[in-house]
Amino acid sequence: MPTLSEVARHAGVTPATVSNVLRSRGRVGEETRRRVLEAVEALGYRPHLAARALAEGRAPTIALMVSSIANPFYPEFALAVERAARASGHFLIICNTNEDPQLGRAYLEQIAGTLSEGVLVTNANLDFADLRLTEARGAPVVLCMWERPLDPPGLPCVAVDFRLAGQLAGAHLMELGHRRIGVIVGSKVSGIHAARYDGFVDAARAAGLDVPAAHVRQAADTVHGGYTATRDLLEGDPSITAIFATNDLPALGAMQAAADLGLDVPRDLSVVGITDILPARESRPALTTVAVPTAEAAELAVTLLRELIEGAPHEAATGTDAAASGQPAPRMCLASAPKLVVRASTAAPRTQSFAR
Amino acid sequence: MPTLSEVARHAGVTPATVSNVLRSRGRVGEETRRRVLEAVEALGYRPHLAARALAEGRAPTIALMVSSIANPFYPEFALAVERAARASGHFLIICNTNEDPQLGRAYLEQIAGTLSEGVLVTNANLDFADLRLTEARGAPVVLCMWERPLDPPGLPCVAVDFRLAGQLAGAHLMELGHRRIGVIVGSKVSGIHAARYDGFVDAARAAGLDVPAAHVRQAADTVHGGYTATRDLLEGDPSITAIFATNDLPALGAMQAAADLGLDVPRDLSVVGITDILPARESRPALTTVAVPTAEAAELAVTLLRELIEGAPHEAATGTDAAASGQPAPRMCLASAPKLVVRASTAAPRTQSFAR
DNA sequence: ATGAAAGCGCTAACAT
DNA sequence: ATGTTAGCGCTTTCAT
Repeated sequence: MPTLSEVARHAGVTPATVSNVLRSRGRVGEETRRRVLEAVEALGYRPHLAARALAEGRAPTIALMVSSIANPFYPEFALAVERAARASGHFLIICNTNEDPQLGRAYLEQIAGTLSEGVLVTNANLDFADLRLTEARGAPVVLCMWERPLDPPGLPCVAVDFRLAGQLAGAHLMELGHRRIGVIVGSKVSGIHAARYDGFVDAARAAGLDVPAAHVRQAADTVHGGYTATRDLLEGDPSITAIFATNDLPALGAMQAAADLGLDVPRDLSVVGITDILPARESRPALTTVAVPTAEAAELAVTLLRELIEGAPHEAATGTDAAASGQPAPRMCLASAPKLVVRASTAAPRTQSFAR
Repeated sequence: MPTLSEVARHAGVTPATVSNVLRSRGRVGEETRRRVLEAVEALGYRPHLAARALAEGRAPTIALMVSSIANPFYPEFALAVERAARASGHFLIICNTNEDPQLGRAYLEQIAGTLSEGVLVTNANLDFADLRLTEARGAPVVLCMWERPLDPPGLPCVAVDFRLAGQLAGAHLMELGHRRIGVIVGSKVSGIHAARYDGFVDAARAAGLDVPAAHVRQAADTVHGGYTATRDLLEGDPSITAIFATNDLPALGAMQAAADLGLDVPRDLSVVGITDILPARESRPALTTVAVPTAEAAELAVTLLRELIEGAPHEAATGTDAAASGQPAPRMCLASAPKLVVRASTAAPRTQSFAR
């Protein structure tokens, strides 16, 4: 690979001039610029990104930490992030932590600030302390999908009102007339889907219902998780007429369980999820769900990250604990509200329940 | 972020020694090593990857070019690649070309050789000339899923016998007794799925059938593509009893179309795909498909790429066209054979066809 | 066993 | 408008 100086020699100028031409900085004569460009073309020169990064003190990539790239949500999200990142002149490094905080830490330690200028975090199972440390080392961190807008995480984030999402899903089911609703909390990690669950409980309360523990299951955030949880739920109480899952994947699993049990969706069992991932549209029957502004959140996250990068290119402020001192609270953007998308997986319960 | 020299100063040694300690090269005294490690710990030092890359003349990442990260095949594949890459000490940069050769070229030009040490290419819609150029510039390229083992691409590759895959799918359908089979070639890009199609034709011939053009549709490699192709096919000839799609996604779409048409799968319509992506297992009925050794191919590809990187760290050989000159043919590894996975989407046709 | 010095390819002041 | 000089943070001979 030819280097800058080779191009310079070839064009009979100095490296600095070539650099200026290439980045349209400084003043360069028309004739010189032409000669330089010619030399670049002739030699097939491409700038060495690592060298440039080193000289500029900035990195050409941003990192996206995801917990499981196999979950179809992440590719959709990553796609949006990648677009936004590219638009801002960055490449995207995808760090798949595989739900392993150790691996997550390893990634952060290695790339943050040296290969990547900033870090985007989805609901990866990461230690907040690690993230703060990364921040303190000078690589901005943005949480991409903060679930509790009312409860700031102490890190910059884009928040989505998932409590509202849970509420909308619940209210939809109640309005349809469901009274015995199985709930699948699609997250092994305690707390992550708490807001969604709380929202559902809000809706139940508003309808004068409560949510007995017997109707709630914790499950892995996978089709299979939803599948087993549903069978379990239905075994415990066959009179359940609807399933609310805090994520689409388990909701899809619920539909499968219904199919295997010989239950018709939505006649025998209604199913509603949250997110509106692609497979939700593509299932048969198509899944009713609460759509979350994925692409918007991705763009906001990249924008926020860029601002932080531009704003703080210097060393991290003081050595003192940022959270403890009187610094301004980290920024938070709120993405637009989730929206109910009614498709074919929900309907009024077949026989009205006798309850109450 | 602390630098090497700061650590050195802190430990009362020179940068070179710290470097040696950190990479366990050269000889270092026990006592010194301890002091250095202490300093590293105390300062929270992390090596600057871009600087190291520059000094070493190598890059810490490899790039994976994919045409559409939204296609569920790629995440599965990327996951396997990422594991293998990490094991070899590389990070993974995912380059989503979005089926756009322009964008693909832009990625190649920018990162290959400067940010990424090598490039892995899936069936991204890329110009081979661009890939050869990348290679010539010193960044090895490996094709991850070459479809025609008999027909070397002129680039290093790991090949999968997709013709066999098509054959297995076809034979399965014929054995079940199907005679009127709709074929969906799931690729807008002419040629990419040719081997799969040829394999199917092999099977048809062997069963004494031919494949009328009226029974073949070209479609986008998506659920929706398969959906419309199936409706189209069935409209053209309602007596079709089975669909073979060259990829799982369109096959899944075929099942949806059947559902929307009130057709029972597999009683009224059998469906078979190729690949065995996750959603194939998760659909209802579960999709019969020909499983392709995805993870194995990913690992082979990374291994091959590493070998090329180690083997050719120097400038690319001559300026002459590598393909034209008498150089050894690029390496090709063959991944193990595809296997038929019979699930619930195929069965004997309901009424035996009268044909022939 | 450790240090000194040069250099990877580029950018960024500052001169001229 | 172009050239000169440092230096980014690290590795790598080669001395000592």
